[in-house]
Amino acid sequence: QQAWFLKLWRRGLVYRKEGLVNWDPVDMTVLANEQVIDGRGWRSDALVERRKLTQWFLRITDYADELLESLKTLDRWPEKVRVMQENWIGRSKGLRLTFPFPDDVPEGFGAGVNVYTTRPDTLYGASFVALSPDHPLTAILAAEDDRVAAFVEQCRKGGTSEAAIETAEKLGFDTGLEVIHPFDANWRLPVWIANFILMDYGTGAIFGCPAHDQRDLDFARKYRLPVTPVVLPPGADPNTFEVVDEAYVDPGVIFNSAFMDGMEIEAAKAAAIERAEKLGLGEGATVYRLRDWGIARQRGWGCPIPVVHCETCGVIAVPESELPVRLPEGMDFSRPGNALDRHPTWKHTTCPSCGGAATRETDTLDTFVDSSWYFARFTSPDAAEPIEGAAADYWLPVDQYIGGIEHAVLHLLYARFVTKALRDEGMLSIDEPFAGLFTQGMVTHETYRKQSGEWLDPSEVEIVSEGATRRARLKSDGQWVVIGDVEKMSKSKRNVVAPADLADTYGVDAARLCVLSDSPPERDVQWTSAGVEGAYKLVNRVWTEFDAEPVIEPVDAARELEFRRATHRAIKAVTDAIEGWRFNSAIARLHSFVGVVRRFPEGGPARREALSALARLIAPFAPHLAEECWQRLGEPGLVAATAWPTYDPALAEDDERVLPVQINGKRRGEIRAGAGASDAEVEKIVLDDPEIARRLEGLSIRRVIVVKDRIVNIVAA
RNA sequence: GCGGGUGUGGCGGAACUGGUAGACGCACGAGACUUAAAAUCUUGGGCCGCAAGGCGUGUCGGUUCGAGUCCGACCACCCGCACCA
Repeated sequence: QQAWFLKLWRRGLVYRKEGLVNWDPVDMTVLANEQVIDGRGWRSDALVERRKLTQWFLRITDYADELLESLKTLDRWPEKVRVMQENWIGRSKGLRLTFPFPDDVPEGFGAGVNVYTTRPDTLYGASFVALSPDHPLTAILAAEDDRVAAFVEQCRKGGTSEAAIETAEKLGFDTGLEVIHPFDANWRLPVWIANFILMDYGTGAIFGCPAHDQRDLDFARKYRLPVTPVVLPPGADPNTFEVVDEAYVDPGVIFNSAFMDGMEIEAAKAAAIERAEKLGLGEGATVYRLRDWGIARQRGWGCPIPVVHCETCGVIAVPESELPVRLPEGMDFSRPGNALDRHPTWKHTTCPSCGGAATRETDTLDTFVDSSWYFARFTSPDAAEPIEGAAADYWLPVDQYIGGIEHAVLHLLYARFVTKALRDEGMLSIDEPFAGLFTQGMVTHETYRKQSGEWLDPSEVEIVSEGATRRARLKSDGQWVVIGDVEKMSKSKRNVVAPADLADTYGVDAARLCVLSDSPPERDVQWTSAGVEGAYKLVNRVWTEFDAEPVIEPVDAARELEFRRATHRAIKAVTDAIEGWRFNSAIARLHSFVGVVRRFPEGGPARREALSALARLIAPFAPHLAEECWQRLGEPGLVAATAWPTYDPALAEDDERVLPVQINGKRRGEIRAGAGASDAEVEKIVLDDPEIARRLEGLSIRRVIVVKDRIVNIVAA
């Protein structure tokens, strides 16, 4: 990992930058944007702080376009995950534009305010320019003016925790500065600082067009700024159209806009971009929501970042011959913070460049770096180089990947990026790591805690039902406990039920069947062992059939054929269900098939065929049982090493069909017809049927619809 | 607010491209075996109704010979993103 990390560094995909980072005060480490959920650390749940630190980043934004575009090739990924990544990358197209300062603005402010907009067509509706509280210009102003500093302080206060409440209130501060409208040298606009402008997005500054943006409108109304509509809704009168409480954001024709008048929105955008570029004040730009990936962590157990810091040479890579940089023994994890940094000797070393005293980097790599390429390493785990090309080419991409939805924009995005970066480094020859993705559901359970707040294990709790109300108390002393929400099982909330308990009582095969049989694997399930009795019965019934001495009876050809048909239907149904990831349906079919086998106890080739198929069909769900059954049949070797059973399509289809007969869409009876019987044949059988005839008494038949092998509907009045 | 998803018996859930709604399992009722119980086996349950029959897949409407499935509007819940310019 260190070897390819250094290769990417030389490629310019790794860089260090001082900036605001997400600091988790409980885990005492930096977090990536993707690891901050609702303003809290994804592991610790602590409120994340913004800190200014020098950090290591991977330039994932270099690949933003490709990461977005090649999502389209992932046709075996869930739509949901593709949409989540698309939104996370968040590409938008627009214009980066300078609003120049007039000549009287003091030195140090630069040429003007750079803004980003996706609506250059509304430039003539501009009524102010606004800066983020974190904008460099804001910082200059704050240094000179206490009132600005106080305002910035006020904006920062609410912070992420109160985000929901704060969103409603727009706060602004008029700096007194003015800028010139890029398209009209005589038009001056005030420059405000506003709390709703994010430094992280675009340029950290906007122009406000209140008539066509709701936030800008809220802001303009509060601070009494002009509202000039420039997009006319279809059918509206340009002389009377007004925007009052609701910004107009739908299609229309541009007006009040000089050279753009009369244009549709898209044409006006293009015209505005062209004009801005001609004036040298702006350029068309694509902006992403995606930020570079902060990869350094202050955790002593991580993979060390293989560089040293030298006072004379700066940041120097550890030579490849000295890799890997290993962690030391004897780190002190008893205190929070970076145990690696605290280690008495590890970090002291010499500079590979000048030989002088130097210190090792004590930040380590985020574990998501490890999981971003392990699938490639696994193709050649003993190779001296990070990835052996031939092995990777043979195995990759991963045909079928399985994971939880929680990795939709974490692991799955990082792994895609690293794959592309390693490909460009010549270490891989694939564009995407995972050809197929299946997101399995979460297993959830109620949570329980004592009045004191301490989490309790479900096994410590006893549920008491009194009519409709459920209460819970401690088994040990009867103390009442609080029943909490149903949540994903987690160690921290202790709402975990160990499958081992189930396996101890019913055996691993029954436990497996129970887990798989209830609901489809992509769905979240609220854990209950209620179904385990059914699974246990299935295991016992199957074994009973294999263990029984065959009843030898004269062969009844018709019965034997019926049995064989049932066997082949079962093989088809179970196979189809497994291939469609419907394991619960597959197990349902196995239940039915065992019922069939029980009804045909007489020994003979048909029974042997059925038992042989049954052992193999149940093997993925109950492998131990299947091997016992296989041995009992006297078959050589293991089921696990035996081919999956195949079915004869002719036997899997019935030769006679039961067709429901509807009259005016309501089911009124059924008839039997040979498979593939023609419409005329079926119609004749239906009309000859006495029950149907009785139902049709007094009605005249308008139409008879026969759907081959399925249904008959008679339209009559 | 935007984006995505899900709504079917007492419960988990079936139903292929529109074609018998409720497979299979759990729980429940009845019966057999048993001195008895457990286990096992058989059997019955969508709802209303004595029956004939009627009503039923979140709600309302539409398309169709026929809708759980398709279309429109809405409701509820879940997930993701969220002042993204």
